[in-house]
Amino acid sequence: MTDQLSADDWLTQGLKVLATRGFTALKAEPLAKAMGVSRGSFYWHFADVAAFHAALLKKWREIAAEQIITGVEASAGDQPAIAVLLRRAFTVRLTLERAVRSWAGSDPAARQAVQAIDRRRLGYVESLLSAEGLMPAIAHARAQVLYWAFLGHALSDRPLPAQQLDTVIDELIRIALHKP
Amino acid sequence: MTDQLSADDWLTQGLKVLATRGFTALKAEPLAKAMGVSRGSFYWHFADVAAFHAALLKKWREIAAEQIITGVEASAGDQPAIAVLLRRAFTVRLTLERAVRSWAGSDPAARQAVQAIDRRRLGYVESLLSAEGLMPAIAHARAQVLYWAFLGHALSDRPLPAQQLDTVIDELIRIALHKP
DNA sequence: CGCCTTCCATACAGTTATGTATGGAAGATG
DNA sequence: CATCTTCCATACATAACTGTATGGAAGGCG
Repeated sequence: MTDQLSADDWLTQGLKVLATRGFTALKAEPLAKAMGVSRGSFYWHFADVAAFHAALLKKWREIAAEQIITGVEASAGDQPAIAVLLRRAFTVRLTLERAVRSWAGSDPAARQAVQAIDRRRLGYVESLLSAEGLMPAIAHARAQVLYWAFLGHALSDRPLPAQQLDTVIDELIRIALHKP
Repeated sequence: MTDQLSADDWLTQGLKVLATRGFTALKAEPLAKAMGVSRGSFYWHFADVAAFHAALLKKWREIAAEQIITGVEASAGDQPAIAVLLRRAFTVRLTLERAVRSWAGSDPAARQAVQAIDRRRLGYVESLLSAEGLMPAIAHARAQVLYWAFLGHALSDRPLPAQQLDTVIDELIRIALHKP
């Protein structure tokens, strides 16, 4: 009974493989070998690899969307929410983020999922900036800059030394809250 | 004679395919079909697919490195060089940039090429900021922010409306040249 | 002209993946 | 206990791609 696999077990393994070996490793046979079962299990839980990919992207969307608010709304202390969000976003591990965006370069479904997440996150950042009293046009442009910077950081292969990263984050917060 | 193909012809086609269909399309058979020849030609010019990939990345590195200075040093007018660079970088087509960075997600050689280009560009941006009289630490952090923003823009699937893009670029230039 | 180098086509063997069909084990259900 | 559903293994047919080996066309050069 406990050695039986569920569809979600396959998806969990899928996310792990996606983060470590990239989307090119999301194939039925290697996954089955890694799970210690045959492809018969895979094709029982999923119609084909495309269906597996779709389910995987759906699961990622839920995770990525949830991560937006987690820990930001909660820790609303003396600091502005945007500062909390920036510190969080730039210090978290982003290997899965990288993998999905790389996937989006050759797969339309992945691209669509990424676009949906982008819209959601960008809107949230903009709302935080507006809450700081910035004019709508400024908030819009600055949210775009901040989110682009986040994406650049997420996709940058070269991890920055912790001390330099702190300096950059401080600069980002200054940029976010700057008022003329 | 003129219908004979050179190794560089294969690489040019390779870059085109890379930009349009992604790195997953960089295989001998489909490329040969697109070129109207057989794989015999491919395997005469290149030892194997890995060698072709390496040559392709080398060619991209030359292009990407060259694009850094082109048109910036030349058009040194009344505007600061960093402003010229930013306007240029954010209005140019970046489909090839996207494809290579997606490739870097699953290929070590591509990752290495990307890292080399990143170091080169980042150093150049930092030098331009230093030339504007910014303190070294500030120039360093701000160059990182600007380059991350560029990467985010380059990898963003959703192209921004021209007017909004202009606003964002102006905001970026303000950020770049801001002095406390 | 005869030869030789360059470039490509064709054929073959091997690998890795997909999807389907069939059957079997093992617990749930009546 | 018999059966039924769930889950997986195995076998088969197919497809796409790799790399190599061999031979052939076409122009340069002696």
